[in-house]
Amino acid sequence: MKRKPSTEATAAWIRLMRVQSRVLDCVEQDLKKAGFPPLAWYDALLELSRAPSGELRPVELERQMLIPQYSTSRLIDRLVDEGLASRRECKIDKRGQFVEITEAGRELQKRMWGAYSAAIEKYVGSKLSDADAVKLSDLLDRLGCSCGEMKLPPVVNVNESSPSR
Amino acid sequence: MKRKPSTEATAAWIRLMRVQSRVLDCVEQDLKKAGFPPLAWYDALLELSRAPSGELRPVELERQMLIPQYSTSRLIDRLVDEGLASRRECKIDKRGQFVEITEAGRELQKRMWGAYSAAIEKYVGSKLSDADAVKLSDLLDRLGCSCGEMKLPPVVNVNESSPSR
DNA sequence: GCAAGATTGATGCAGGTGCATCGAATGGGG
DNA sequence: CCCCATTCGATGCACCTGCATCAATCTTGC
Repeated sequence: MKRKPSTEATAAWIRLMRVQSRVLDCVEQDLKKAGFPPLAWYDALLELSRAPSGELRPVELERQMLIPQYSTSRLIDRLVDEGLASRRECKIDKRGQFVEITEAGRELQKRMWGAYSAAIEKYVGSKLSDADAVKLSDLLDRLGCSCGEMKLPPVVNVNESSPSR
Repeated sequence: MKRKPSTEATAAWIRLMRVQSRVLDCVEQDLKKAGFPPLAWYDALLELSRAPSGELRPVELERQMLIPQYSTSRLIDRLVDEGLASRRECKIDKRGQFVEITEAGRELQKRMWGAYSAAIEKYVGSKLSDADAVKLSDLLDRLGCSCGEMKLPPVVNVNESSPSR
């Protein structure tokens, strides 16, 4: 074992790391300059707004966003502090709770999508033909599905929004 | 302005974010489980070991690694604390200094490459043919070069090592 | 019905990161 | 020669993250 990776694979690895971090940086900077909170907030608000009645168990949110439990817990704290969501107790399981998005939360999510989608277009869309974007997605999918465990969702509804991380 | 990105571009963006973070996580975990420090340390040690006499100005390291100045400063602190590098004053510019890799540093870099290259093979190399790896690199390059400013190095010597971020 | 174990969510602590700013030293223009 | 803008590197502060662990509750097997 311990076979060496080919130079091609290594080059792809380097690209993946560098390009992702640069593109993400650019997008986050654009959002920040427009006065918006970090992307993680957007993702959470989006998941909540998509949920049946605008509410989710923290544990669901955690699974959607692929972030650790404590991270979810504190993210919710911040959303609640800012009045973007509220906690509600769960009657059927007293350990748990529900997190519900507020009107302010829904509104922020929509406003962020304006800046966010513009950034995606600026840093990704405008650099790649649609056909190339598909090729890129396919190649990336081959890496992603199975490194951890489960596979990525097929490709979300992308009309008024889109998750990032 | 504010043209919307195509669904293809958006899907590629999502993949890029999710796959990168998952693959990086896997690699970092493997390194950690093998008892090694984070990848950033490897990158710094590699840059130092490649430098003409095993030493660089912090500002050079910063440019190579594309990380902020304060981050470089503190990374060097940690390397020095662990005896992997040492600071040396710069006679010709008394503001500056040189950072020199130690024997222990060179040795750690080599040992890390064993685990690191195995992880690259496991999470990237084994998932992609060389031809696909090249395609992926090309597509990523189109995103990366120009989002920030300068372009990536053509593709480093990959015999005994390779930078990551 | 109950004890053992699993699940949900919060939190103390150590450490890492971004931001702003600082002091020292350099270099360029008048 | 001197002043001022610039560069180099460090650091205080706030915040964020990962890790370990906790208390509360639920579930399972007996």
